[in-house]
Amino acid sequence: MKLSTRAQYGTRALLDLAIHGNGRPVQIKEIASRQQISRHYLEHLIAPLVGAGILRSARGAQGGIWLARSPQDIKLVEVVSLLEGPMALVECLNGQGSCPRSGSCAPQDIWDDIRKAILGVLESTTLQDLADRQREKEPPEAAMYYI
Amino acid sequence: MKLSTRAQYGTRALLDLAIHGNGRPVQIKEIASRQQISRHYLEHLIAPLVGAGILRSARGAQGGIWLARSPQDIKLVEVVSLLEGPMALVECLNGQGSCPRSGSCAPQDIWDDIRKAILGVLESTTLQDLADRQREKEPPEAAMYYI
DNA sequence: ACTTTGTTGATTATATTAGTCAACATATAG
DNA sequence: CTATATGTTGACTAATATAATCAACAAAGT
Repeated sequence: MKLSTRAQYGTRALLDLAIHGNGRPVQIKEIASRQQISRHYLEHLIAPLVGAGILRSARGAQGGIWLARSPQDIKLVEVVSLLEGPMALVECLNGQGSCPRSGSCAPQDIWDDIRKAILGVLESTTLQDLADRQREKEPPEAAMYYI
Repeated sequence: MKLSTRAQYGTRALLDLAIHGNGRPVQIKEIASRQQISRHYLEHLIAPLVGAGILRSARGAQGGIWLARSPQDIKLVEVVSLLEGPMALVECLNGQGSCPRSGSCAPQDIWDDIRKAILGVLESTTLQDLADRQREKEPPEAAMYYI
């Protein structure tokens, strides 16, 4: 049970913007290079994020992408659901009618409990949280001067 | 992010045994038929469950499989981990060294939080819990006589 | 012996995911 | 107004994982 690279890369790209963006357009190829992601592939992940109003973009020279909202207003649940699809562990939790035993299936309840647990974590984490954590782990070079 | 049919089918097979087993051997083909699972495929899921000491088996006429332990001593985490593999959402949470950014990667922390949340649900659910829930949903035919 | 059952390994089919390529649209710079 | 730099989109291919099947085998009962 793996998370797709779509959700992973998308999250990292947004985190990259939260840290290196400063509200100015950043080129996709710059993010791709910093995060070691294929540029072409990343482009395909950016598109839905722009469509969902998480990112904004501008073409042409000096163009790029930037966060459409403040990092504390971007919950991971939004990003991951968008790029990964609904977090249902089994198909019967999405559309009805996909399984004749739906409606009297105890395992289904458990898979749904797990779905809720996953969403709980993603609901309670914002891009700001992620950026804060990342800065803790990777202190700015400036700190080196104090050693 | 889907659960494999291995974990789904395995769980349903064990639940089937908890409900229809009564400690006597049940043929794999009988479970497969009741649960609408390919018999050959189910056989491959049974093998690791026997190996892990969750099921016991006997070959030959009147043979079959049965629960090696009481349903309240079988946690779902054991079953799902066995059939699905470790619940790490990203490879870097299993083996080290699979990613150069491990060690200073904030997203990794979130994926690990989710892993723990999933395990929490699976740790706290036993096969007995599942059987009880199932009986609630699907009352025994006997109840019909009281209508 | 013969039949019934589980065990095991090889193989195939299918679906999903990941990634690439190429044409296009739009903005800025000069 | 042309050239260049960027994002956008869709078609295509490659790689991988999952699901399922097939077939030979082993062991237990009758």
